[in-house]
Amino acid sequence: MNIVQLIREAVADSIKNLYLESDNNLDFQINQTKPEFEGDYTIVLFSLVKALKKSPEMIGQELGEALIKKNPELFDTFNIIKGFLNLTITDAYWKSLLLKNHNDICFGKQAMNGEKVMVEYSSPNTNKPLHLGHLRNNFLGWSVAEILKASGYEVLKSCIVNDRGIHICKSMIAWQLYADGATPESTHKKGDHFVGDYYVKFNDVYKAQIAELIASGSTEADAEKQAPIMQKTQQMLQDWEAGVPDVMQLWQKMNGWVYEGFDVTYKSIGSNFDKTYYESNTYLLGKDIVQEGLEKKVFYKKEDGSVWIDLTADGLDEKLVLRKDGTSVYITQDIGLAKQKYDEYKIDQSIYVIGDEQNYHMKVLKLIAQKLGLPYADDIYHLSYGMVELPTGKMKSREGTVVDADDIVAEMKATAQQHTETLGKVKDFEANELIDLYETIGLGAMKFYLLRVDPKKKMIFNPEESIDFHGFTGPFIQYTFARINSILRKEPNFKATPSNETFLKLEKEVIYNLEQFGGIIMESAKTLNPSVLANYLFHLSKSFNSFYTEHSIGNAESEDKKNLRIQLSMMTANVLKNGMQLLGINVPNRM
RNA sequence: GGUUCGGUAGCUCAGCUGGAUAGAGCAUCAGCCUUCUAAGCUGAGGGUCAUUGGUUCGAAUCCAAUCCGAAUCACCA
Repeated sequence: MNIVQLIREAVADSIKNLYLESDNNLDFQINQTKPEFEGDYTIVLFSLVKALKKSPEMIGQELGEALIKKNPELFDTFNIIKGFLNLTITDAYWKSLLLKNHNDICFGKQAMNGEKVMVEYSSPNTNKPLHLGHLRNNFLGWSVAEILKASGYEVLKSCIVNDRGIHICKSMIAWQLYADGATPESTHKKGDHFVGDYYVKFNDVYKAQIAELIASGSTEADAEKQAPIMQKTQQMLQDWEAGVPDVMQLWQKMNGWVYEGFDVTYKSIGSNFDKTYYESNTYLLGKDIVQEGLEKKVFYKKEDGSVWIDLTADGLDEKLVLRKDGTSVYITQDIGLAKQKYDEYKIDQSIYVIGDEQNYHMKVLKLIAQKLGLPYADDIYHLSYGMVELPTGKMKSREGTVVDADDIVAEMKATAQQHTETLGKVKDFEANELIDLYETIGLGAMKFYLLRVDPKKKMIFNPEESIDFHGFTGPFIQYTFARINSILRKEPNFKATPSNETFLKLEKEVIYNLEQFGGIIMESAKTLNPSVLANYLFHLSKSFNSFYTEHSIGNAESEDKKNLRIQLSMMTANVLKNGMQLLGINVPNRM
């Protein structure tokens, strides 16, 4: 149990003993005491004033005395300022917390709770390489999965690959028309980039053909339909669905190239999945559910044979769920896949990490599932995140303003190398150690940068100002860890003993922050928000760094002081390392 | 037009289940390396929390209206 919970129970208990006979709990707030006042935690008394019909000062006095009398091991002193009861926690409490947990690598993690969650993220298209937006998605998905694990869930990471459809045929057609047999090998290109180039090529040609048609008198809408390259693409999609061997072969070949490229990218960012779904296998799913919906009269059929659901009563529109030719649409497939996930893994919750542009779609998905009375309907959760934008606006693949994932990762590593070399602290590193280090720092900076802001907000990425390595950044936290490590290396035989020292202000701040780790994990898990954790780790690092500069650890004033400070250092190192791990970020032993 | 989300320091963001004088980082300025790693530490300046009204002991936080921005409202996925 964390300290806020302890305080809450103690206060509730004392209120009951002092003022109430019945069991009705009064609501009160516990805050961290502001630095300008004396104390650790603060009970806000105003909410009690009305119910107890006493002045805040009197409640504070009585409550404070009762708390100390009843819980002398927890509360040391108290003071009352206006309506605030500031409580100081005993050094004994902090010291025993520290002694017990300083070397516990599981500190802050929860026991398994028996629930199973699937987190779906990444969801790439196989017609172009991953970009910065995918990175935010990947890092978020990964981190949320890890955070959920740490708070007691069994987690499955899954990925749905959009490997079929008109957009895939576009790059296939362009390759067929313009590649002249070129391959990733023959051009020395990474497969996903190679295929992506033909997707761009398609759009260039398509645009030119539209312009030509418009110039010769077509309307824009007609031109878009009649452009020869688009017609070929439509034909190819039909051939694909019919299973024409040539087309299937080409499709497999080009997708193979893309997967090779993706593998490299995923490996380089440290991402993987427990289960990968392919849309080419799932796009027919959901049709039986449509039938079921018709029988339950949740759906209805129009004269032309298309099937719809009316969501106007819920403030949405009428949505198509099956085309008149009997083929399924996006939403139908998604309902089918949701069912498959549930049937296959018996999951208690299904989290979809998808951009906020799909808020409407996901709302419809959940609503349809609910109306159909599907058992997992309420457990569908859309973790919606904002787009990554450039200072100039949205990234557009057609305008070449996309920040490529491989490029940015490479750039971050290079920047890490450059910074490190400038500082000149790694002269004794082996070559392969250096490569690891640059990767750890570069990726750490990148991941932290994308995870430190609230996922649901859109964020602006300025490629001109490269990602920082100072201040509120991944490397700052990594550096703090490396410094601690450098101290601990000198104390290989350290064995903690109970301390008789009292905490100095900066020492107290560190243990105070450390205590919160478990609560922070729980909050990040509850809100599916890694930025809570990122902010916490930064805050903890700052507090440790202040302590570190002010007080010597290795040459402490006494052996007992040293014992206490090494415990503080060890526990900080553990929390930083485990916390960063939950963000998908490694920490180096030296940097 | 409907729906949803957002607007806090020059910039990027915390804080939003109402609580004490609104916080970080970057940038700017001034200090700190002969002692555990200066990717660090200490300090200064910088705010009409979009606007207006309401709720209350108390509002950046809740409510309403307005202004600005974004997403979405496809027989695309």
